[in-house]
Amino acid sequence: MYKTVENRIRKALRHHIRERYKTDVPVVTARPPKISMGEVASPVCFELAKQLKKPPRALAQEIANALKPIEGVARVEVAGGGYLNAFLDRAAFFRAACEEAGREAVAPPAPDAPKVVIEHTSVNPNKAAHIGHLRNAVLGDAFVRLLRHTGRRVEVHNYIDNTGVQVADVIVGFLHLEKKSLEEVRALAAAPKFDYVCWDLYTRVTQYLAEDKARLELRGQMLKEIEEGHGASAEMAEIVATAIVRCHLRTLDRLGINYDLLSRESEILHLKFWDAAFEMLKQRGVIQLAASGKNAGCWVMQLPSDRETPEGEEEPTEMAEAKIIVRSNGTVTYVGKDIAYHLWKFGLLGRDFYYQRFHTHPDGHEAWTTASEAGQAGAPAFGHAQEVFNVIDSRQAYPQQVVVAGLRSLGYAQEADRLQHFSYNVVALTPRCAREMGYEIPPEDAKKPYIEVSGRKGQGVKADDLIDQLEAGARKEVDARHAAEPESERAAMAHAIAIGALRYFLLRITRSTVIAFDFEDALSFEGETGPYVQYAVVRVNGILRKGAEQHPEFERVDAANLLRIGSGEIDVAKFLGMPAGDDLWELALLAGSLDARVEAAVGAHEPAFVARYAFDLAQAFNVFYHKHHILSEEDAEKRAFLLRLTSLVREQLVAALGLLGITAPEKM
RNA sequence: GCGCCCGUAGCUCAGUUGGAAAGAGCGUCUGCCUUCUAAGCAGAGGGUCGGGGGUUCGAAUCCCUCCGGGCGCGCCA
Repeated sequence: MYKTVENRIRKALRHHIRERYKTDVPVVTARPPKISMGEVASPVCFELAKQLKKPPRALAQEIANALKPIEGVARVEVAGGGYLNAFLDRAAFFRAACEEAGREAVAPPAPDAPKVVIEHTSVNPNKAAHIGHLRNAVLGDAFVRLLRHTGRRVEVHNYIDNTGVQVADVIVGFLHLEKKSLEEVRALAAAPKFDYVCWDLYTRVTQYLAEDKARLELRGQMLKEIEEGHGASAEMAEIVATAIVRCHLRTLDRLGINYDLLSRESEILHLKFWDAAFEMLKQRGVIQLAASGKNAGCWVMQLPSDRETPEGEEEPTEMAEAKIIVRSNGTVTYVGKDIAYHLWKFGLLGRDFYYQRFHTHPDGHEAWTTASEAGQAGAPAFGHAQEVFNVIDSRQAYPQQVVVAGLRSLGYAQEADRLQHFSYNVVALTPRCAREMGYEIPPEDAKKPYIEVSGRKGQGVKADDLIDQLEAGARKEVDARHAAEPESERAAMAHAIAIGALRYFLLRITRSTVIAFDFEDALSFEGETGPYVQYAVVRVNGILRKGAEQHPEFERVDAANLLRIGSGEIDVAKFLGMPAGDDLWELALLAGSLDARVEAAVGAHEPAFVARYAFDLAQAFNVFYHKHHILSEEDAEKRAFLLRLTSLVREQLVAALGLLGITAPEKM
């Protein structure tokens, strides 16, 4: 609701200034520092003063006097050196906010609406998922929810690099270190915790290959066999990678993260996506065969130089950076494959995968996978994106840029603009945490704020271990409070709390910040955490549950209901009026501001904004909760009003948490 | 060397396109459970927003410079 009023005020000011002063200035608005100064402020007169060479305060006064009434705004005042402060019609805002919260969020998108494809998770299928992968998945999933909330049609892809070096290494391990047969590996892969087995094996293989450079031949040979896709090694790789993907999905299902399509690199290879892309790149002159120099024999893509050429100077004689796309031995690099893949995502490649059903998520949603042949009927029309987001850590910014540049050079400028790297920073460990995990830290690293871990060395916090710990911790708290509840109820509560804590822990940090992981913070259920927000919802639930036994009006109290008590309407203005109603009004205002925060979050691609909002609202509610006792309120009309406000807060908290993929239990 | 990111309270982090006196959580100290769940609330203490210049009516935010950290720049992915 806040967004609506704010926009009205901006628009009114822009129009007024254009009419009255014949000029266009950007009208910015912000919240004044105190509620007694209004709800929407604009410093626009400072900017206007500069242009018109008049004192800002006088201009502000002039505008405040002449401005036509704005819907939802009670009055506009001048403050400070020339601020325009708008005071909202509190009762109208509250009514509108209640109505808005009660409505269905957004109409579902038409089946042929422009589609956004988001790729996230994309864990190498050769070992267990760790905390860094969870940051990726949770960020991607929250962004998916945000976009769907705004009415966009979204398709979620999880890229599976099942033919890469990392898988090859594990197969080398099974064959040369473990001396396992295909059947033995098949049996292992069917057992639980296979991803943990591979985690350890991968570490040993890394060590093994490092000990003797000659052994790298094994990896190269293995990679070739896997890419070609036939023979016993390739079959083993297929078994291992697929089993690990199932492990990953089981882990991510614990978090409630769904996918529409698992796109596998093996199909990109076997269905010759690269050949098609190669032709396009050659024909349109995007890549050239280097005849001489250090890249002789390679197909390279010339990148536009980042550096600006100083004025008046010639282009530097040295060529701008060239990126190798096809190696001199004829094999294609990862970036080359990625260009082909992204042509497919946008429906520009002229080829398609076959598809098979692969996994049913706990909520019944079907995830499909790509196949080289024998597609199953009923597959949705995947791909053909209008816009693409790749959730990939910030270290891969450069190759992402190359893909974008490739699309642009091919003449797909629009698609290049709409291919966005949803970048985020890594999850590292605090030195203390690294020590707890038993990793050796070089003395020079000991005083660093965080330490990056190496998956190759088997370092890192495994996702399932962390979730297990969170569930155990939550379970302890639940048992202490709800001994009477049945086992299944307590397990469900503990699970919701654990996931709430984990998702919130990863989402409250903005994308560009390195997360310094620490068990103490990650396992906390107090303070700025998911459970804190969930707890606020639970408190409202408690009020409504208990209240229903005493007061009839508690029965149907969702915010969609009209603000009625008995036969009359609640006099909302009476309770929200300033200054006596200021504290209630601040809570109502915040509760009605979800739309503005969501808009900012979507615009900035920053789910952390919503996380922050959820906490702010929960905190404001807790203050209110301690100040106002609802059930014992004697004035029936006030009681009804407080109830409605409480209900609005719950709806908004639940909505905000929902966007983060967090559910609040009924009790906790 | 070139490029990107970061430096805000003891610690972990917010601070949306420059806007009114710098915020939160954790930790420390002090209070608050016969009333809707104390996973909570109230209060205290804690900051030259890395340093220095500049632009501006106004800078944590923009520009320059220096210091200190991280990452990327491969015929790896």
